[in-house]
Amino acid sequence: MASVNKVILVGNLGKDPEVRHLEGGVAVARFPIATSETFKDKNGEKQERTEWHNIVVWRGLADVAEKYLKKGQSVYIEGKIRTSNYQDKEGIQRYSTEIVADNMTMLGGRSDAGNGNQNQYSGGTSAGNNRTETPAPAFEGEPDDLPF
Amino acid sequence: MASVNKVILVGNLGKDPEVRHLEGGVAVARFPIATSETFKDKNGEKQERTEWHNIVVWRGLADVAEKYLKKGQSVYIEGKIRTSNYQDKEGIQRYSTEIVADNMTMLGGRSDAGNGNQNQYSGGTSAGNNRTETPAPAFEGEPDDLPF
Amino acid sequence: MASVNKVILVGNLGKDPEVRHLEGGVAVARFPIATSETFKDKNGEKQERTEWHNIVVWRGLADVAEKYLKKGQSVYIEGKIRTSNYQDKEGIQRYSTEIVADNMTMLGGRSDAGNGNQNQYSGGTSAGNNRTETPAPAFEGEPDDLPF
Amino acid sequence: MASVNKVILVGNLGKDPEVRHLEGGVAVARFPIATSETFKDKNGEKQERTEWHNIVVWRGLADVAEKYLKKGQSVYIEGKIRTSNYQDKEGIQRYSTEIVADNMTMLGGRSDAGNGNQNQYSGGTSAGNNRTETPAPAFEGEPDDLPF
DNA sequence: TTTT
DNA sequence: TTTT
Repeated sequence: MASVNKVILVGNLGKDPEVRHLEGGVAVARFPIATSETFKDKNGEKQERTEWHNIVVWRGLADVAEKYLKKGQSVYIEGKIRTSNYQDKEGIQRYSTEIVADNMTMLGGRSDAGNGNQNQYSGGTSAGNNRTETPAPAFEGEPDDLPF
Repeated sequence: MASVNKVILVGNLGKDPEVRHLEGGVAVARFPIATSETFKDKNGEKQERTEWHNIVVWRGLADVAEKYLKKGQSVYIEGKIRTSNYQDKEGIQRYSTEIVADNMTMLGGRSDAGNGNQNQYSGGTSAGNNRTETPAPAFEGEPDDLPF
Repeated sequence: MASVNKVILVGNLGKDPEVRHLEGGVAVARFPIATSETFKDKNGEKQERTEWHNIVVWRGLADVAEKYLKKGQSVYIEGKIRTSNYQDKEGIQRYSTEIVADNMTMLGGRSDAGNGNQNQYSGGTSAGNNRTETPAPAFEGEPDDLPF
Repeated sequence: MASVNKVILVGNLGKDPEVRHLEGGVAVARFPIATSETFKDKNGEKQERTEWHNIVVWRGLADVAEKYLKKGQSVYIEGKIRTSNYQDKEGIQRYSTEIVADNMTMLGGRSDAGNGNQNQYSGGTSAGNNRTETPAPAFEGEPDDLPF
């Protein structure tokens, strides 16, 4: 089938990451980031539109998000689009679109509350090798078990 | 600002494009494309997950989509994520995420029903609109004059 | 740090891959791919420019390249830019720019001499295999069931 | 031909942009940006490798570069790879690889010497011309003639 | 809910 | 030649 599902975002966190630790110790972090664009409307007036993206990161990246990412900060995100459907409390079928990130780079923030870190993290594991881009350990877990 | 909202997809059309012409003659085409990935579940069995993306293209790209894209074909898409909310017929608040494409390249298809075209198109053109991405008309200027 | 070096290419192989096996058994494959663009020159005539990219893939991806990629085929490449300098035989300092790929998807080819494979492979290591990103088999599934 | 040539970089300017104005008033700016990656060598020691990219921007983007970009600043760049060949003063055939950018976003800098601007610019638009994509001289040459 |  |  030959397919590619790739998202690249640079935006600001709307909130601090929320982190959960699943059974087995696997960490998941979630946070929203905003991207904005400006355009001129038909009256020639400048308008801004903000788009909110729900980011999900797993494992090592979730740890990094928990430690280093804060509301307001700017971040580079690379990942893929994932839409899930679920029933809400009223039993209504709903769709939720998220970006599952596998690469993340802090770009600094508004005031940078005590954080000068600007480092890149890649999803995955590995020790004792000199790869930069990295592997990606086993995906276990029923999609339906996942918290989205 | 400093933000980036970029999506790159390679996938297959799930349906022929649906094209509408707005007042003023502006064309909009919509079509779904599928991307797939396979992974091993916890029993080590191969699983496949297909993701559906709703693509929207405007103006010239909509014309191209109408003329050349067919269900089953493979296409490269570059664009941005856009989530809209609206009320459905029951008055329930819903969200819809689309990819607004500004660049599109046909990659061939399943059987390629009569279509050998494999060309790239870039969004663009036209006046009186609020596009950010831009046109790409004639090239002028002598390459040999260029400073490199 | 905070840096990103990302290349995305879709193009055709100019030659079959050349594969080498280093001491230790690590495989490296190299092959050129062409991307083209057309533009109108100042006389309004259509011109084409082809760009050649030197692709390098390591380990598992090199094996895949060796087995499945052939001159003329179309391929999706994701990687990074890497420029090396070296002295040529005359002792002249030279620069060579390559794309070190960490993700690769076959998109089919000109005539596809005996090859129907269209699968995605991700860089990363090893055996026992712990991939997340993966291949992508046949497209089936009823678009009409989809929520759009 | 169905091809894509896309580069995405986030890096720091190694120098202030150099701007030239061609006959006809077209502006071109050039500047190098650095991307870095760290990895562990075989002794487990942290190593850093820096890659230098020569960025070229035209017209409106060149004006933006001239006004706002300074040595040390961080910038997001989107563009394409372009390799040119030329003879140096000794008549030696040489190759030069550049990134022709069509999208640029300032991400701030080390100390941000008087610059709080963080805005995104897209190639194109405006009066006189509206090209985004840039020049592309003739391609000639057999793949087999190429230096790889 | 961010940022400019 | 940048940055951490």
